[in-house]
Amino acid sequence: MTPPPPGRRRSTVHDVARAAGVSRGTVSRVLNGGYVSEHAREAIQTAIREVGYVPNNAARTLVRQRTQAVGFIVHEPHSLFLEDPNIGGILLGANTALSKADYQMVCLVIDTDRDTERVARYLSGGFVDGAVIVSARHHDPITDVVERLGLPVAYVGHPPGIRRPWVGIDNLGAARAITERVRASGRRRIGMIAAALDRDSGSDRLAGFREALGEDFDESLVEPVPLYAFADGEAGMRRLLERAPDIDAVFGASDAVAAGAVQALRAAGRRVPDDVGVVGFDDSAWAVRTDPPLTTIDQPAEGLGAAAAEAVLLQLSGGVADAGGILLDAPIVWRASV
Amino acid sequence: MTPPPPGRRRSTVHDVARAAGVSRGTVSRVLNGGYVSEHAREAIQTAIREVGYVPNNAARTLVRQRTQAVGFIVHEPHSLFLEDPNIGGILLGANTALSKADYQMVCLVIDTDRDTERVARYLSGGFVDGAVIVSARHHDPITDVVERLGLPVAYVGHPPGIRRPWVGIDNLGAARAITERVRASGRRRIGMIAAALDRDSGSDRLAGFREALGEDFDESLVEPVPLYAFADGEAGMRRLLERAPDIDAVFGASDAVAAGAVQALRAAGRRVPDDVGVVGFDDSAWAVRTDPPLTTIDQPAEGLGAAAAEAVLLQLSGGVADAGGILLDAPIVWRASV
DNA sequence: CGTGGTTCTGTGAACGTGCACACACGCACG
DNA sequence: CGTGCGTGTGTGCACGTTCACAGAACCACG
Repeated sequence: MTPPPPGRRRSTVHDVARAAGVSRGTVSRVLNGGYVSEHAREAIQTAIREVGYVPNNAARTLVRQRTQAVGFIVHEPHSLFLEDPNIGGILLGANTALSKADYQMVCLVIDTDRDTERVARYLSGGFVDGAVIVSARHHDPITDVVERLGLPVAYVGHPPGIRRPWVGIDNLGAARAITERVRASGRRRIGMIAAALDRDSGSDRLAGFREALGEDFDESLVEPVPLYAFADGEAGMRRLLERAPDIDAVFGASDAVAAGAVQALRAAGRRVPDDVGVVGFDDSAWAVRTDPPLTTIDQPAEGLGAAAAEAVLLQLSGGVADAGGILLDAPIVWRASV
Repeated sequence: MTPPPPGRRRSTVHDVARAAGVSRGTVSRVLNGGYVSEHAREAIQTAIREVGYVPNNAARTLVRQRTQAVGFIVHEPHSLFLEDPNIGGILLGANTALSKADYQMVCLVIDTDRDTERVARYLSGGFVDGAVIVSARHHDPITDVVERLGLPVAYVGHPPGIRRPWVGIDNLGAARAITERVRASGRRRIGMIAAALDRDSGSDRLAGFREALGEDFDESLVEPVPLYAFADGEAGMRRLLERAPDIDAVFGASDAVAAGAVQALRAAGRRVPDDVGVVGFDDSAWAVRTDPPLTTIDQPAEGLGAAAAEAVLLQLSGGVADAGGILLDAPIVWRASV
């Protein structure tokens, strides 16, 4: 095993061919399949090791018109990227699925407008064969480019107005289910801190809550807050307590929100779950950090990533992915907070 | 602005040249600089917009031998990737720095051995011009490939036995500083839950703790645990309490560890900070979630990522990066837990 | 009017691969 | 003995770009 070619030059298929005493074509055939004698194959394989040959992907991409890489695009401000525990899971799930199919995942993070433009250029530059897109916006350069190029793609979450494959969880159904469980535990004055109502995930969770309560739904027990964040939950809970001191349960739109609510409740001298029951949504690390740990919905982040990746792979292998949603199961995780 | 070329074919310099009535060479010159008349330049620029031309990166890479992309390699098991709040920050910091220099960051996650091999192939395949490597191991395929190719690289954290640029924080100094502050607050029986002693970060934090205490250092108040995790902190604190019930302060090697310690202390009926003071390390989300919030060390994650990226960029622009470490400042964040 | 310089443009040759094609060989068949 | 087939191999071209080179046009100067 000699060290790499003297002149720092990476060895090519020519070098291998010369070392093995055959032509480039034959070398190419042992790499990509085709008729080749046992004798030649062995000679070439040792030659490859000898000269330390690794195919040049740029050249291969150029002629094949495929990169064997799939983009993973996160369109979130940096702060949210760090706070949202799901994004990491989605990323890992996608990575695992792609890696199994021998595709390379290329993760692109969009924070500023400048990033948006650069990533759009990257996509149209033919660096990737497809993309998994998290938190897409409608009518932004990314989705526009993707549509225009007809790039095989799958969204995590449902970007409104886009007819392409997407995966998500049944936010409405899960919210309804957990609210019903809270109700079944005997609670009567059940409130909700509803976050991010401008996204479908947020409004669906509220809709599920409303459905579960039916005629008992009381608008005044819903406190809308802008983000799925701890601070929002804390502030929301404070306002809710002021308005409805007799509340005996609250559904936080996320675990972070619910954790904030627990904090506010404790500050107000209420015991959880004795005085007020609390449930969250996500089954993130927040859920087990609060005291008591939260009953919540398991958001199958890795599963979402894997499903999205597989939808892209399907298109890549010539299949036609359903231009609709795939909903993953999101079961209740029963803990001590209600 | 006509829609993309009829036959789904991406338009090339040839198309632009034909549309503008010039030759490929002139088109290339307006893109890459060189003599070109005002008249031709304008014609070409409108032609580019007209046919929706975007350079093919594979072809450009092939001839230029540079990809304008830098790898970001995380060599951690999936679980840790999700738990460690620093990795996200490092990623974002690197992304920002690279994006400023018009480089594309390509994030590669290594979980299984299979990933290792694929990423090694990816690196040697010439997909990236350089790499930022987080949590490198000594003598694994990644570092071997990097060394062999002479790929411009910077490590976050100091991989033992590797003489290449790296960035990190002064774990020893920061641990010493925070221990001294605890001591100055009047505590006498100060323990430490020391995690990950097989890494330099872990052993340096312990060394700083020992230095700060000097002659008062008491081996029996050090409880070693394997990981920087919540569960380790909790278990470690329980053992420490059993062995030294009179302990009045504890230094957790990470915020997660310290949060676990707080939990164990509360379960044992001790008040924080009244009975026992607790400090952590990292200033991660854990620090503000515990009750009371933790006094800790601010680990400048984004700064680390940015510094590593800049070290790579320096090498890429022909500069010689110092084959030693850059230590970033890690100040104490004073909160209520001690 | 020849010479030398500057500005501008077109052409040919790479870059390293994969693929289509042509061809050589041995063998069996009619 | 020609034909066809399956197997194994070499060669030319294309992929889309950049770069070096050659040359054209223009101007100024001796």
